[in-house]
Parts: sequence; structure tokens; C-alpha cells
Amino acid sequence: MHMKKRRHTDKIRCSMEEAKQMKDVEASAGRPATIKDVAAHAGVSVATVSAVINRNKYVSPNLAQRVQESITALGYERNSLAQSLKKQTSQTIGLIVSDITNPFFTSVVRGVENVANARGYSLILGNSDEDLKKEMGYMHLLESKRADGLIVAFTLGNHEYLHSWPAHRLPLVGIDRLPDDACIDAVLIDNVAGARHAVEHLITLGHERIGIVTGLPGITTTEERLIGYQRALAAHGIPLDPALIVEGNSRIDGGERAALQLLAREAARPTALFVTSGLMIISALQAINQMGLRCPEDIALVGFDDFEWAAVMYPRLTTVSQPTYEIGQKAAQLLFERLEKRDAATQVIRFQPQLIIRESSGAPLQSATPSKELPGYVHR
Amino acid sequence: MHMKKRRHTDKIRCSMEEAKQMKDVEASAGRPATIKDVAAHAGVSVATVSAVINRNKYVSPNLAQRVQESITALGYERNSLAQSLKKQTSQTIGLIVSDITNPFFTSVVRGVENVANARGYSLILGNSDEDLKKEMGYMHLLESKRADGLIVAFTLGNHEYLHSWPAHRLPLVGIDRLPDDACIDAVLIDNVAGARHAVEHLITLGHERIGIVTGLPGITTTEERLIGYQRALAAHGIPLDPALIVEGNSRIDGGERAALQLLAREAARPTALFVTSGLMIISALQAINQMGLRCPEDIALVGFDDFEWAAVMYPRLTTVSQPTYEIGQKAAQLLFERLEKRDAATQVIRFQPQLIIRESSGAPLQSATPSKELPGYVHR
DNA sequence: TTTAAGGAGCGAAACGATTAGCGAAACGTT
DNA sequence: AACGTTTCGCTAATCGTTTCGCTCCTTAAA
Repeated sequence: MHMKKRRHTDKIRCSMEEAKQMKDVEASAGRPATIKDVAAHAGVSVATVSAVINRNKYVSPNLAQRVQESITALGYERNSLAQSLKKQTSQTIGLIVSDITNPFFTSVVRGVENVANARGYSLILGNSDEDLKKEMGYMHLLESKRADGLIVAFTLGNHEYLHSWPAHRLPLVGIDRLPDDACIDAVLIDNVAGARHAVEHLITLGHERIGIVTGLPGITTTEERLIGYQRALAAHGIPLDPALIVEGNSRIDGGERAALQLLAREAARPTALFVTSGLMIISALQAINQMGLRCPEDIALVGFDDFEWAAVMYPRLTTVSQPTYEIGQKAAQLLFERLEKRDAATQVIRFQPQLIIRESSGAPLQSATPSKELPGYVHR
Repeated sequence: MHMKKRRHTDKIRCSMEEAKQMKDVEASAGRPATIKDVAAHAGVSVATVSAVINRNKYVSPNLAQRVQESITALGYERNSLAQSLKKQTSQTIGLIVSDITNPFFTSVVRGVENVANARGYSLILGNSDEDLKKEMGYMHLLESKRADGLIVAFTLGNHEYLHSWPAHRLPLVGIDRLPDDACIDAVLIDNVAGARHAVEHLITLGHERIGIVTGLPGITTTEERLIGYQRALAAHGIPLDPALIVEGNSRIDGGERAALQLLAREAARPTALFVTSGLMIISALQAINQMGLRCPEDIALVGFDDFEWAAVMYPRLTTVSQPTYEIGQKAAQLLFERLEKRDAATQVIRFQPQLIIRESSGAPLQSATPSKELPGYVHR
């Protein structure tokens, strides 16, 4: 009774205040309005305000209306930190890539962001710079921020720590590459097939001395693409020349260095180059020009990773195209599936890359010979 | 006394448990370990554990040692949500760009991420897709997540809501563009000067009929670049022909459409094109090729936004280069300054863009005429 | 008239961390 | 022995939500 009465007077006092405060959003200056402020303002309990906000309980329409008015009057915005703490879910996922500046990852990030956003999740982004320490740092940071799940492009290095990772609590989805012993959901592409297609394309054009510029050593994609290269040669009875395999670093500078090294061997210069990582193809092309050679007449060129510009460069580049956006999308989907079914079997999705034939490989134009139309090959 | 005794037995019991649990990280399966678990395990109070974690109080070394052991034994990881709730700071900043896939923003994001990371802050990323609704959605989301500050590339549209934005509580830094009436910290570039340099470069090469493909209408950068174009013409007494101004949309498709429209006017075809937004220059180049014209012989071309590939395209592109990474860096720095001094005067930083002269504008090569070496002009 | 059902709203206990305030030892000094 | 000082450690309140029970109250059926 006592209570009841006091509450009632509260109500009256508050509705008078309401009239006054109607316009002064965020009355008490510094501090943001809390649910408690709203409750006091509307003369109801916090439980009721919460019920109104979340529409998960019966609240009479006119009371709900009153609460809504208090909310806008005070400029109240829910505190997701408190909510997450209580609900044990932060509606946030973490994404760790090696470098968002790499167009491959840029597009992946966009794919992830789109599906996360559609589900009301937000995205915390981290760049590992191919540094295991940084990667682990981010993973722990995201664990402490209680992200609901993580999507990670693992760097090279010893990933033993994954074995004791509490995946049931903080699910993990790998993209692009995976430590061989990791048993987690992942979205990858078939690098062996991609590399093999690219090299076989060069072989059918008559090349036998094909140089390869590899990516960062120790990463699965690098190794798989090298395997594809070797298989293609083997399948056509071309002996493997170790001198034609040169290590790049998946960045501009490494590509130039590696390409120059390959082209320097005047005696047994390769007639074609296969560059296995996106950014390096640019510098490889620069290296070719720099040596006074022409592409594709003197040196044919095929690269991994397609991008919009590949179609307007000179020469227009033949590349192995990965469905980057779809990779991000799929990874996010996998993560959300996992959040719903913690103990489902792990899935590893492998997309097929596509060889897009343009000019740099020296192939005859499409109209000239529309002969070889295998799946996985596209003329553009 | 009573307490004391019980506490003591607790200690003993716990150290026995400790021996047993030493290896079973994360004992109670699902739930992550809390500070309370650690306290119980080590036989101390939560305050002591907190003191050990934050090293902000006197704790005897051997006790600290014991606590540390409990922490690793239980696999404890601090819950930042709870910490943020209590400390009223989330160590998180939000970054809203229109589309991270745009190389301009990619690089900006990287700049922001780097300085945030260095300060122990993490980054929540949002793409607005030039949609005011989405932008506002993200801003409120980030407010509810209690981000400590926001960096935003504002879309076009009515930004009245900014006037009632609680900037003292959630500081805002604008990048790239700014609603004209917004009075906030910002990092911009001098678009007028950039455009003017580009167009004057074309004029000094003898061009008078210079077409311009603009960006999305309604955005300040678009308008400023158009002004720079007009000023350059005016300064050289060239009359303005409205037919030479065509609207693009800052995306690939819009660039092609606009360029084709300009080139279609066979009678009075422009001899040079100025494309004011990064992605569109590619499609403009395609449009030129498609019309059977040559660049730069038939049509000279200058674009806004430089990127690595501009140097290996055919022809190598003359562009206005913006210090994208530095823009991101500076924006983050401004934000952190603001977090430290809430009531300092607002700063608007304007970087100077640089005209990088390559082949597409038809300029004589550097070695041939090193004559015109104004600041803001670079031959590469 | 009694009972039951269930709508509408409230109080209070979590969630996991931080921290002010308070005692209790241990030690040194007079 | 009495007292002050320093060093540790504990209790309890707090941050802003959500949510479990609980209490009224209204309505309808028995």
C-alpha cells in the first residue's frame, strides 16, 4: 500500500516533469540516460521499461506509449554492454585477416560484413600482418570482448594453441588457409586445381619452361598452388626444374624481386611466368617491362587472384579468379550455423577457382578459337 | 573470527583442489571462468585477483604468483563487457565508410586500425553504402555498444540529426567529406586544388575541350572537384560548356556510362577527360578503347585517386593522389586527442593531394622536359 | 459466491568486473 | 605496553540490463 501510494505520486510528479523536459534530451548532461531514468521519468518499474523495449511481455498499450515517450524525451539508448553481460551474447563477431589492404581480403571482409549486418551482428576487424603474435593477441582480445564467434585467416606458424581453444564457447571459422591439423569449419578454395588449370593453360599454348613465383612460404595456399604447378608439369611429362621455382612474399616488392631473378637467367630464361598471389602480378609485369621484354610475346603471364583492373591493364591479365565475396559470405553463414548448432559436424567448403583467359598468357582471342571450353575456363 | 577461520580452511581446501585441477583448464565446461572462480581457486578475495590482474595495488609477490597460477589453471580471460560496463569505456571505436571495397577507404581503414590497435583499442567496421538510413543505423548501434568514439565518412543527405548528437559523450571525426554545417573534427583533402591542378595540367598540354565525369551528386567531394574544374577553366579563359559535365556515380558502371556519353558527341568530342573518382577511371578507359579511340593520342585521361595499379596499366595513368593511409591515421589521432580533451577547439585538417603525371594525360616524359616542377606535381 | 485463468506490473537477484572503505596484522618507535 | 605506520586483504556497493517469481486485478466459468 505504502509502496503503491508512493509510486503513484511518483507518476504524477513525473508526468509534470515530462512536460517540462519534453525537449531537453539527455537532461543530466554527461551521463547517458539509463533504463532506470526512463522508469523514473515514466513512473514505472525498470522491469516494465525493459518489457516495452523488448516487446516480450504484456504491457498495456497506453502504458507502453507513455514509456516510449519517456524514452524519446530522455534520448535513451540501450546499453548493449550491460545487455550483453546479462544475456551472455554480444551480437558481435570478430574477423582477423592478414591485411585488409589486400584486395582479396577486402572483398572477403565485405562479404562477411554484409551477412553479419543482416543478422544484426557487428564486426570487429583485425589485421594480423602475417604475425602469429598479433593473431593470438587479437584472438584473446576478441575472447575477452566476448565476441560470439571468430572468422580467421590463419597466419603461418605453429597453431598448437588451437587445440586447447574453447571452440564450443567461441566458435572459429577458417578462411583461405588452415593449419593442417586444425579440425574446424572453414571456407577454402581448391588451390591445387586452380594452379593446375593455369599452368596447363600455359602448357597447351606451347610453353615448357614455366617459372613460378610462390607466395609466403609456410602458408597452405602457397604450398597447394605449388603442388598444382608440379602436377600440371608431371601430367604433361615436363621435367621439374627447381631453378624455376622462386619464393615471393605475396607483396609488391617480393614479386618484383622474384620475377627479376627468374628473368635474369638469360641462357635458360622461362618463356612463361605463373605468379601465385594477387599483388605480385603487378610487380612481375613491371619487372618484365623493366627487362625490356614484352608480355605476352616474350613472356606469357598468368596470375592468381582476379580484380576489376585486370581487365584494363596492358596487357589484359589472364588470372585465376577466386570468388572472394562469396568466401566471406559463406564463412559468415557457416559461423551462424555453428552458433545455432554447437555440436554439428564441422564443414570444410572448397570453392572452385576459375581461370579467366585474357591476353597476358598469349592465348588466341576468343572469337578466333572458341575450341577449348572446359568448365573452369572462361574467355573474357 | 568466524570468518577468518573459514577463510583459512578455504585456502587449504583450495590448494588441494589446485593440485587436482592443475590441468583441467576451464573446469565447468560451458561457462567461462570468472574472477570469482579464480578467487575461490586461489583462496583469496575477488579484489585481490583484480589487483593482481591490474597491478594497481600492493599484493605480495608469492600471493600474486599463486593467483597467476590459478588464472592459467582455469584458463581465465577477463570479461571486457563487465569491465567496460563498470569503467564506462569500451576501448572500442567505430568506423563507418561507404564501402570498404573502394580502395580509397580500404587504405583509410588500415590507417585507422593501426593507430587504434597501437592504443589498445579495437575497431568496429560499418559500410553505409551511401545510404543515410544505414549510416544512422550504424551510428546508433555504435552508441548502444558504447563505442568511445566514431570516425565517419558521411553520406549525402540531410544530416540534421548531427545537431542533436551528444558529441561530448560520443565524439565524432569526419573523413573525406563533411556536411557543410557540421562543426566537428575532420580530416579532408583540398579537392578544389586537386581538381584544379589536374585540369590545368591538361590545359597546359593544349586541351580546351575537357570533359569531366563527376562523382555522386550531393557529396561535398564531388562538388569541390567540380569547382576546381571550373576555376581552372576560368583561370585560363576557357568558356564552360555544360554538355561536358556528366554525372557518374563513383562506381564502375556509372563511369562507363558517363564516359560513353561524353565520347559519343562526335561533332564536338572532348579531347581530354577528367574522371573525379577512383573506380570510374577504369571503366572510362574501357569506354575509350571500346569506342576505338586511343589514350592518350585521341583522348587524354586524368583521374582522381591513385593506386598501385595505376603505374602498370596501359597507358600508365596520370592521377591525383590522396594520402589515404595518412588520412586514416590522422583521423584516429584526432579522435584520441578529443577523447583526452573533450572541450578543445575542433580541428579540420586538409591534406594536399598530389598530381602524379604518367602517360595517360599525354604529357612528355619526365626526362624529356623536367621543366615544370611545381609543388604538388610529381613525375613518375 | 467461489474458483480459476491469466493479464499487467513490480521487486530483486543475477551477469562479471572495479573500487572505496574498512580492518587486521606486522613492524618500529617511544 | 601503548601507539602510529605500513602493508594486505575483505566486504559490499556499483555499472545497466534481463528475468524469475510474485502480487494484484479483471473476467468468466462453475
